[in-house]
Amino acid sequence: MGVAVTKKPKGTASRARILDAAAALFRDKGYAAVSLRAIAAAAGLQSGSVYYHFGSKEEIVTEVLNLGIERVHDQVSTTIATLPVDADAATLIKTGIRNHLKALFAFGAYTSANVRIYGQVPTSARQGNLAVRREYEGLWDDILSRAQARGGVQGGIDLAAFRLLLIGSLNATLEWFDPQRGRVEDLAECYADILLSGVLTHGGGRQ
Amino acid sequence: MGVAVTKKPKGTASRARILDAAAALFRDKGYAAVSLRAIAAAAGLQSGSVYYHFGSKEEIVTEVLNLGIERVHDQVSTTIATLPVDADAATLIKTGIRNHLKALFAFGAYTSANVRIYGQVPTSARQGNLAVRREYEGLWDDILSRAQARGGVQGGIDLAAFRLLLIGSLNATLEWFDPQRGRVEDLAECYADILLSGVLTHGGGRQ
DNA sequence: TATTCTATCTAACGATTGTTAGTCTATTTA
DNA sequence: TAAATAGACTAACAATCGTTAGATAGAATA
Repeated sequence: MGVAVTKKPKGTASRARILDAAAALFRDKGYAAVSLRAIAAAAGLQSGSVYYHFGSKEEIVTEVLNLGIERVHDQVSTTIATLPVDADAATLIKTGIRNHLKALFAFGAYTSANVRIYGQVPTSARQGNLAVRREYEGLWDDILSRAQARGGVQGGIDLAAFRLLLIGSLNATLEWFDPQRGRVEDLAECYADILLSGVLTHGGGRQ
Repeated sequence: MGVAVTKKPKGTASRARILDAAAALFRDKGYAAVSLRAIAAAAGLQSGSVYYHFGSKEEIVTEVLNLGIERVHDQVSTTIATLPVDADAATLIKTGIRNHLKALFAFGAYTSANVRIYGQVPTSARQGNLAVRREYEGLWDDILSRAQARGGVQGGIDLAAFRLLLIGSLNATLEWFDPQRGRVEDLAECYADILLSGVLTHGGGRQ
């Protein structure tokens, strides 16, 4: 048996290929428009073989949805954790924005599949994604309230609304930004500037 | 022939019911998941009758997509036009935000169908929607460059990026905001405040 | 009144859907 | 070596899909 090599059962690779193929197809065509035969073909299998790894189409999409959020969650929470405990509000929020966007485009198929098809998936799949979603929202609520506690965020801001605005605008970049044509870091810098300081001159506008 | 009464051919009402039903179903389930039989049933017809009014499912979705944008365009351009010529940057942008959101929720089925299914619709339907989309983007570019010309917007702001951030975040409200539980005007005020002035204290953060 | 048009219906077409059952082969375990 | 398991295949199922053809009833027109 020699050294402790991690086993790689052959089926594990197929399972991953099925998920990758499903994520990309769901992102491009929506949930219902993608047949199991199309997923199987893209993964290099026959349609029947998919059922060895997953019990149903719903089971596949549920896993795709969860992976899409979990990977962003991990990237954001990991990088936030490396910040010094006394990091200021701008640093906290900027780090969150940069790493949300990084993960969005690094795991593009899963994340944009999630953003695009969540509203059109069978109820059970949506419910299977709820817990993961809420956890990620909670992560951002922590980041934002920590930023506000450090005094860097205006008192009048509705943090829940800001979180929705923030994540909504970041996720919408999936519809137009091409990471091959521009750096994600630059996009993050630009978005963070606008969201943190607004676009008006003379630092005013609020009564 | 008496007074000039606008004719109401019976089929016109059916056509409108088909579009209304299709918009609501597309918004809820996506494009491919909605069958013509479901659209017909929701409109009170048999499936074959739909083909008297539309040549194909693609033709229906193309019209739904276009109506979704045209109605927002009309609302925004009309209200912007009523502003005094020397309106300041904050007023211009705030008016645009408020009326984009108003139209979004007033024509909910069409607008959220557009936001949700645009990426998953057959190529020809997407192309049939391109011109209308570009026109609406142009309207916002006019609003923003007019605001910047009046000196109210920071010079360093990338107006195209700001437009994308803005419209992206506004459209994302369709996924969570319920106009029955809160006033759209309040939502608009909240979003405009954040987008115009940012969330940081001491008007700083930008180098 | 005779004819045409409008708007709908019914019934069916071939294609495709998610899923299942049964079979085969290669690998692992006993 | 014998038995069991993992992983894939083929073939078929009932259901549903978008679409079409033809029939039908009432309204408008001549």
